[in-house]
Amino acid sequence: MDIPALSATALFRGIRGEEFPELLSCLSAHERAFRKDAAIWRAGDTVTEIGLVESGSVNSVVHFYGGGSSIFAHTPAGDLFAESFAVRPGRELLCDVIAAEDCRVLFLDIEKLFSFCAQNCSYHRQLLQNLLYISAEKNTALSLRMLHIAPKTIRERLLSYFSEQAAAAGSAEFTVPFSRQQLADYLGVDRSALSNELSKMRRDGLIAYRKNTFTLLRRAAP
Amino acid sequence: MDIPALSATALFRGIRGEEFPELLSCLSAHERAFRKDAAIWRAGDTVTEIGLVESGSVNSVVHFYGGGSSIFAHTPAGDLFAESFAVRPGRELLCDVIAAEDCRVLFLDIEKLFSFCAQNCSYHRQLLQNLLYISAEKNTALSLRMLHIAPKTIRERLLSYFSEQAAAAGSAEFTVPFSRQQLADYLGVDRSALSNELSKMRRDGLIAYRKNTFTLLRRAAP
DNA sequence: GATTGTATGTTGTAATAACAACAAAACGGG
DNA sequence: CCCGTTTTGTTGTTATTACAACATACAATC
Repeated sequence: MDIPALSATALFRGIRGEEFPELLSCLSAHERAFRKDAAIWRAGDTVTEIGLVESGSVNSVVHFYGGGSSIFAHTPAGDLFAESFAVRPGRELLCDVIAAEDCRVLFLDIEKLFSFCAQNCSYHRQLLQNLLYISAEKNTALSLRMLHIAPKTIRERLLSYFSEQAAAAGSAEFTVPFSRQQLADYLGVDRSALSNELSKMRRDGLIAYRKNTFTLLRRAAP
Repeated sequence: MDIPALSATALFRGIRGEEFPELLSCLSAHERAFRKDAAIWRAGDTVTEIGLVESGSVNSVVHFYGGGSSIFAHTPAGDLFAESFAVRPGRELLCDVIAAEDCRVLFLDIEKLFSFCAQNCSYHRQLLQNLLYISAEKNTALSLRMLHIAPKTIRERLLSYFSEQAAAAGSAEFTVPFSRQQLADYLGVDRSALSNELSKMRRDGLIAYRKNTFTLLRRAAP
């Protein structure tokens, strides 16, 4: 296992290099490799371990009632998955977890974190704190997305998203980290309808854009 | 402060009664009463405290880009609000927090929880663990809602929600904790369109219902 | 620079939901 | 029990989106 790489992750922030061997064994850490499209877990599984993506990346794929499916979340290297479920014993996973590409995953038994620690209080607490931080971050990200999806028209959703991005960038000009398809998925709309609406908004003088760089032209909506 | 009532909350689960005085002072706990519709916090505020609703209840109200607003979350007595923001210093609140009725709120400085503890390791850790648990729960609730909102037709959203409720109840018959208006808000659709669609689904033999008790009649969709 | 593949933009049509306005039912005091 | 109030259901119209099919731009590879 690559200790320096692990040190750089949000989960292990503040953990000293020499603490890793004991810590990893304490959490029953074990590593496994997956080929692209291999199932790491299935919806309905109950898990007590969290997954840390060491290399490659992982998709959480949700299956709809009707039979369709879509990518609910993408977990890049360094990030965690399934932590919300592992934290609460017995809770079933909502999504399949699938290797988006060839990848290596480190599994950590989260229940060990909850059991009483003899002398290792220091890093146990640090890990709990990091996990809480990560969970809170995912929470606000989800809330933010809900926020942008709340309006009913594509235009309003885009304006909601754009105004947040502009605020985050501290400028009316900003670059979004999505392709058109990804942006459409994020906002829960059809891709071609999104492209269409972007054109209309440009024609109406609301925005300007070139590729993924957008500029909000008017702040106040009537 | 009502120690027995506090003991019953998810945040203080596992904390012994005699630990409260020290713990509360350690977290700079202070109580405040609010009249209905009073603002507890405003969107954009940066907070380092979490709020625990002791009596009454609290709404998180989000304002849209266009000027509209809606109730993003309702926090009943015993539950927390703003914990995702307090955990991450400097992060701005997304919502106004408004007293839904006359209420009493206990504020706790969460940063104190993160600073090093001399001898009180036991309940510090317990609180961290409880917070993590609560955060994970909110996370899955948000994910679940996203899931139900992902389909594009009202019928599919309802079926997604209903099948989850049926699974949770372990029966095709279940009672939903929402009024029609609340259900419409939860699923992000118009209330009258929702009522209409429910009627159609009944006519089509998909469901039966009386008031808030529904029965799923057919499992497999073609 | 030609060629293949992918991402994005455009257009028209059909399906669907929002909206508004109203009817009916359920509820809660007095 | 009656009355006012709130919730729920109904209907018709309008606006918006999804969808499909295609055109164009862009990127990568040879």
